[in-house]
Amino acid sequence: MTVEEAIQLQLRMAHLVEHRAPEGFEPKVAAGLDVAYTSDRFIATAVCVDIATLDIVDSAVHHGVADFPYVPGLFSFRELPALLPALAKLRVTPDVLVCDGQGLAHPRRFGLACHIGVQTGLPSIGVSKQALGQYEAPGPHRGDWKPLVDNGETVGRALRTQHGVKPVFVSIGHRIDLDTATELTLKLSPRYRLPETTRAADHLGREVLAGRVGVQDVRD
DNA sequence: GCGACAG
DNA sequence: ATCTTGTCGC
Repeated sequence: MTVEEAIQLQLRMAHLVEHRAPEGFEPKVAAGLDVAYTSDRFIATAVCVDIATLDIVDSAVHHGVADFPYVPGLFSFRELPALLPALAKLRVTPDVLVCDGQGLAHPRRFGLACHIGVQTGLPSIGVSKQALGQYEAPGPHRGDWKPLVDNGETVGRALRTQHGVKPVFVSIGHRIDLDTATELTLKLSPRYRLPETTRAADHLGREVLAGRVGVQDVRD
């Protein structure tokens, strides 16, 4: 797929994003997703976490050869082909996906979290370390936030997950609203800046790369 | 035209 | 994302 084709696909698929959670949405299990890279290979990880206890209840990995390069604005086309097979290997079906990147907070309103949400039909959110858009500094306390704005539109929030640390940037992916996404992010981040889901997925990827965890241990 | 640009 | 040394804090 060319860059132009990918952009056209984003513009068409952005209309499919649902900004509301399913009726009676009460997520119990959240899946953290991440992809780690070496020079030519990737390792995608999906880790299911019990939202109430933060216990890891399932995990899966998928590895292969990276083909689509990282192009700003087209991040999902690089990560999605790696992430979907990892997601498919999970035995537990998560209630919500937590992506390491943007959702609606994207130039064409279709970041990774939107893409993977629409593709799978699962509710999803994006929690990123770097903002795409403008924002004012939120208050210094955990839970403080300010709107993340792009082109005069509120596309997410700069959210303080820990007292005095740099905020994270939350946006909806699919089938969820911004308040619920914010609340979930805070539940998943009781101790560190980033959600436990993202931390667990990131950690698993590094362990596999380091050879300390075999792919067979997580059903490669 | 110039710089910035999720991971 | 990955490549890397040192440094600060619990």
